[in-house]
Amino acid sequence: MSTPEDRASAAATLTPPDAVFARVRSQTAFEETVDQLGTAIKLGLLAPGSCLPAERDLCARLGIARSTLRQALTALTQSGHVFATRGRHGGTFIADPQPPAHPPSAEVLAQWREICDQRLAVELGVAVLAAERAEPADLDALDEVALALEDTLEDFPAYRQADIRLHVGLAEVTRSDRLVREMTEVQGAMTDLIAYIAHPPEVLSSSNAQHRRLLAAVREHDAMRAVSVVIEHLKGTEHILAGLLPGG
Amino acid sequence: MSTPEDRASAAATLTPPDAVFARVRSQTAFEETVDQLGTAIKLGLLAPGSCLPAERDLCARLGIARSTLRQALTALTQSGHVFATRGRHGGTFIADPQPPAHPPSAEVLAQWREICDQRLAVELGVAVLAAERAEPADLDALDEVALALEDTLEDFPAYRQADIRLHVGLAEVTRSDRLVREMTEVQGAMTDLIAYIAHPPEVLSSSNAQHRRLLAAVREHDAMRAVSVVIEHLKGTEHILAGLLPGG
DNA sequence: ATGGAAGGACGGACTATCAAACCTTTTCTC
DNA sequence: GAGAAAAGGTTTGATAGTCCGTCCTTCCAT
Repeated sequence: MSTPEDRASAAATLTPPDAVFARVRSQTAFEETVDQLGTAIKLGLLAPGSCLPAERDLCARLGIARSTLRQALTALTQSGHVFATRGRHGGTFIADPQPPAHPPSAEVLAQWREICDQRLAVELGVAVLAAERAEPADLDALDEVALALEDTLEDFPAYRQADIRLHVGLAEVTRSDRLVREMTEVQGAMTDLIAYIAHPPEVLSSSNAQHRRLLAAVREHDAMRAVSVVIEHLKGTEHILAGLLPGG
Repeated sequence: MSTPEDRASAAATLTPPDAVFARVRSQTAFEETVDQLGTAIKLGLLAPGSCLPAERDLCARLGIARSTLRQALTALTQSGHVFATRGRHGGTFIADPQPPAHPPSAEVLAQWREICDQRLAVELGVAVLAAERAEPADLDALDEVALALEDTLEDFPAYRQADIRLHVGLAEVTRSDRLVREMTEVQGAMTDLIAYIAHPPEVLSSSNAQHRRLLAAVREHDAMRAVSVVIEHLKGTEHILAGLLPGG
């Protein structure tokens, strides 16, 4: 049996986690802007054909100088995600159709497990808080999305887009901007990972059945049931990735 | 009953979340370094009296220039968190005792609910993944920490420090650097929030009973029980904050 | 035709950061 | 005791990202 002194020293001498000295990541404002807008576009949160706010407004909302914003927009224009028209009633528009996605980079692939881990955390938090806070009205719209998903089982890009709306929409009912932001980031990373994986309609169908069960559990404020559905839902994806990617 | 066309348009016309156009936060490398090291020190992850790596090594690990690192160390020196000695076997040491904490800033207080939300997500993810991946050896050390906590019920700063080690330690058993990092960040924010709140020994004792139940559930790979303990554990803190802070 | 609203382009100033060299202090070793 | 070694402390110049302001160009509505 250990003494109190032993216990105190055992608690004090643990070595500092590597995270303490991990690389300080300093993305430039330009890069962050490209990421933020690019992710929103790739996720379909900004609908193809729709129009961004005017540059002079947008740079104010993003808290950056107009020239910096323009750098980002130039990059997104060159990659084909947006295009700009001049003159009155001009603007910067989301390209329709969107350019084909690039295959996932080696860095992203190497991190696939950490991405899934983070996704699990976000989705669990969202599920519990949504179950606590959701108003019926919030969920009606999401039920519609889940219904719409049933019509897209044969068309993975369309399915994925509605799928994202559902997950991000559930994050929004928590009324927590941070969770919404984290959800969009993590969904962006997931999209890169799963874009090149075959998704037969049966898989999508059962996945969407889980969506319905999740929404039902949230509607009934049953946090624990929501948690178990989320775990089941994500484990499905993870098993597929584990079979295809290194380190699985 | 809605038609497939209705559903498709309903899914497509949801407005973009505010997060899409949210401020691009561009912290400087200097600020991020102060935050990262400062948080680790305040959390006790870097023990008072211990010594940081040499500047020339540390700046390489952090991925920044030495002059930038020195700016951060100068700031931490001025705030009294570290001090430096010159000459061979000199170095930068964690101050002992640490300077008194500042009262939480208005911004942090305004965000207390979002911080709690994010903490819930991280802790849930950690609990589930730890339950999945923990080896008995990982948990023995954490059990020791939980034991040590029993001796600190009368001394909140000491309790809090060991409490942090426990939560961060559990994050480490997931082997997910991202979750460890998020856990330290969120614990740093929580520390600011709760530093000025009275914590009677009975509260700490029951809180630590939850720690033991959590560790037991993790040891038995019982994710759902771990989840319910985590929810219970965090709701306790949240109710206290809700009673004391605006917007509760 | 004119004015307004949008994107497009330019130039100067500022600041954070980097890189490299060099100085000063202390202690260990021979 | 001399010198090497290891640490923090200092200086300097170059570079790049960012901001701000100004002006130009296009195109539509009135």
